[in-house]
Amino acid sequence: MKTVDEEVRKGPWTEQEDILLINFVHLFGDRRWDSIAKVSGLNRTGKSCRLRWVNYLHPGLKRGKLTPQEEKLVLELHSKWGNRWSRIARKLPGRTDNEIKNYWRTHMRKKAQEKKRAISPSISSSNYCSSSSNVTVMNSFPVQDSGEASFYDTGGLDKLDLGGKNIEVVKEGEKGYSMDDIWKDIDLSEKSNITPIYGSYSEESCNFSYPSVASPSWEYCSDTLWRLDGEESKLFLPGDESFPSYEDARAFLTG
DNA sequence: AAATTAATCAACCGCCCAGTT
DNA sequence: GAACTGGGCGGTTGATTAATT
Repeated sequence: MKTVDEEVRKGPWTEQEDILLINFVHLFGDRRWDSIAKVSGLNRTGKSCRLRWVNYLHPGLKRGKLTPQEEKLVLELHSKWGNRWSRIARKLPGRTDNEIKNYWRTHMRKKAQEKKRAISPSISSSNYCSSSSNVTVMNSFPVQDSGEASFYDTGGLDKLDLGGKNIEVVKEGEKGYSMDDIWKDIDLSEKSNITPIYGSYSEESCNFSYPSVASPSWEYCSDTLWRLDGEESKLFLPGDESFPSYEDARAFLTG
């Protein structure tokens, strides 16, 4: 009887795991993550697989810094929706909620810090603003959800620069700002600076459709052939005698 | 060149919701 | 209709890299 720790891997994904996941997602689609995790032999949770796919492996993802237009759009949409990152991400094709969240956190914290320096040091963050001026989350904002599409679009898997290292948990000192602090600091200033950019932005531009099974990332990895060590798991590829047939795997997934 | 600090980003956790049984 | 399950989301952490001292 294995323990949970032995069964489920955590931490950075290895290149082998990535390729394995890509293969099985292309086989079965990006649903049923728990089943994919099981049938693939990855000792990962379904959640972990989904996250890896959505945030890193999906062929439609862009890489690199946000463009000024994207930054503007993030500001605009955040002012409308607050921390609805996934929602905001749907309006930025190729960007993930995680990416936008990270961007916001990094840049807004920087802004907040600069602002604090600019303001008299006698004003502390604790009395800078009251709890009533909290995050501008407005779920009731009227938005045409019907037009929202996934960021998924066609494209290539540009690279797989992967770490694949074990992690050691090391406790560290305090980071500084909490998210609340950041929101409080930026709330007033940002609202006044936002300029609508919908003049140059159209819903159509985000009308992407999820690509079907075949995609560049499949071609990217389909010519690789390797196995993980020992009994743990192995890469299944079409043509390999141990590659599970579509019917077999489908039967597994659908029960 | 080494040490320290800041910035970036991948990944996990816990909660919630929708679909299924 | 209640219980269960899987998937999605937002918040947070921690490792790595870059910049600065």
